[in-house]
Amino acid sequence: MATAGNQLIELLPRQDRRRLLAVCEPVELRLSDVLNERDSPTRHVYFPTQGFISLVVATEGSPGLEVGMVGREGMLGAQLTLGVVTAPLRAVVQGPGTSWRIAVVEFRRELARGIALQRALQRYVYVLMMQLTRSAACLRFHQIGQRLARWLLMSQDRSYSDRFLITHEFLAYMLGVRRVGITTAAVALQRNGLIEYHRGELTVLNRKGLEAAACACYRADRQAYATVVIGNKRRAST
Amino acid sequence: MATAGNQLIELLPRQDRRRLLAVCEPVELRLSDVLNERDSPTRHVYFPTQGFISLVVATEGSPGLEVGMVGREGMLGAQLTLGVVTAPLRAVVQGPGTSWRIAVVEFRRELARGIALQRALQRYVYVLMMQLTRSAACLRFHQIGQRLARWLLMSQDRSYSDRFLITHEFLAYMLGVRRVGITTAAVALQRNGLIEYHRGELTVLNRKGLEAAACACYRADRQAYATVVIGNKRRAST
DNA sequence: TCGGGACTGTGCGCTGCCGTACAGACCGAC
DNA sequence: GTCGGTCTGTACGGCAGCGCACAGTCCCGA
Repeated sequence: MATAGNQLIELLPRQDRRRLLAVCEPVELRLSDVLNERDSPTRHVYFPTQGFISLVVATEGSPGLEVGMVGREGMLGAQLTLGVVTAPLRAVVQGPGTSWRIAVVEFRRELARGIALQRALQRYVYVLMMQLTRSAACLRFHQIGQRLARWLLMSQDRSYSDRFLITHEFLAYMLGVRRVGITTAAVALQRNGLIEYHRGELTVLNRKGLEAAACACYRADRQAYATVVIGNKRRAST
Repeated sequence: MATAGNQLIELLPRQDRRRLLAVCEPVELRLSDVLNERDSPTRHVYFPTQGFISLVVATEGSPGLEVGMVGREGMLGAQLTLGVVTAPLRAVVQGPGTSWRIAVVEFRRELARGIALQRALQRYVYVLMMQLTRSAACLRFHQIGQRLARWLLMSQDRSYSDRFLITHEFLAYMLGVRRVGITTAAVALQRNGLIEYHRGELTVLNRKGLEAAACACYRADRQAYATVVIGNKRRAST
């Protein structure tokens, strides 16, 4: 299959794909880069190929809270599909890597031209919505340990690596809890041999185990993507 | 302005509006009707004119949780705009009233024909997404009393009535908390003279006061709708 | 008129998480 | 080496909300 490196792009028919790639430029995603500030107009859309991006709610008066993740399976800037230029969320690079990038003007032109692109992205938007609703329920009903496990799995899927550079402090920000809450949960995961970490470097040791420790939201998200975006009714394969 | 009774429809140019209304049939929304089960294909879309509909996450193993509300300002079935027929959420009539209804086949035809309809609905989908993210944060950081006040205000906006037929039990289900949690919060609101209730009948006495008691999410939601859907940059007027 | 069901109010012990504080461990810079 | 900053672990009191249980109240229907 195509070597675009981004799954959404790879889903396109050859013609459309080639046209889109023609306006793509490769960029490096560096850890902690802010690709989009909340409520400010989007300048570029991104189709990550290796790293991944966190979508964070930034309400004043409250700590942050991650409600979505964009990696190789998705895109940043999907709201353009809905005719909206302003981004509702803060987008921060969470896993360093590489990405395609397209200026908004060109992207809109492509969007207007290619019905296949529209279709694919609209379905992706729908999956994003499902993720958001799931996040809400997860946030309410599941506890830190499960959510942490889920987060690690999601990150691993998107970064193709067992190793992350991440501190407890930051994880706490993502999950909307205290740093200490993360420490406690992480200690438990480590004791069970699922992960290992040391001063900002975390390694996944036992994926199966982590999957068992995570809430069902993890599988549900994958399932949703597989059925809606890929169109695979059977099961959620990578 | 038009007498369609639904704000989204009224936003359409006369031509499109008339065409859409031609395929609409009026229906009665009865309390507790389930208009859509989760993961089952949509048969009709609804444009409420008076009642309102709750969008509820129904994960097995967890109690319910409302993540969105659809009233005169919106529509049920917006996912069709994204080319998806399956609904992700359970839709329950929460405020009895009236609504326009369109069969899916006809709606899709209209959607394909009218660019104005597409535009309007896509913007509405975007607002829904914002609501979802806000719900997530609200759920995490705000407490029951604030959330209850917000819920009441949102309902009032959509039902055009100070009076609801609603039990604590049901409110608990909507907000994802215990019935007792609602009772406690409701007692507090009542003591402050903001509301009054009695055996399944709740009356809003002091709207301003409720607004002060609610979290900022309430205003933020209205603001978002006003700017994105209506296109009013200034303020969130009804 | 009486009984039963629905609705609301209160109490109690528990738990998950919070806020805060502090200490140890590690690492890199000088 | 040593010093300062960063990261992690632990501790402690507090609180919001939970699960459960029960009582009182109101309404409606037999």
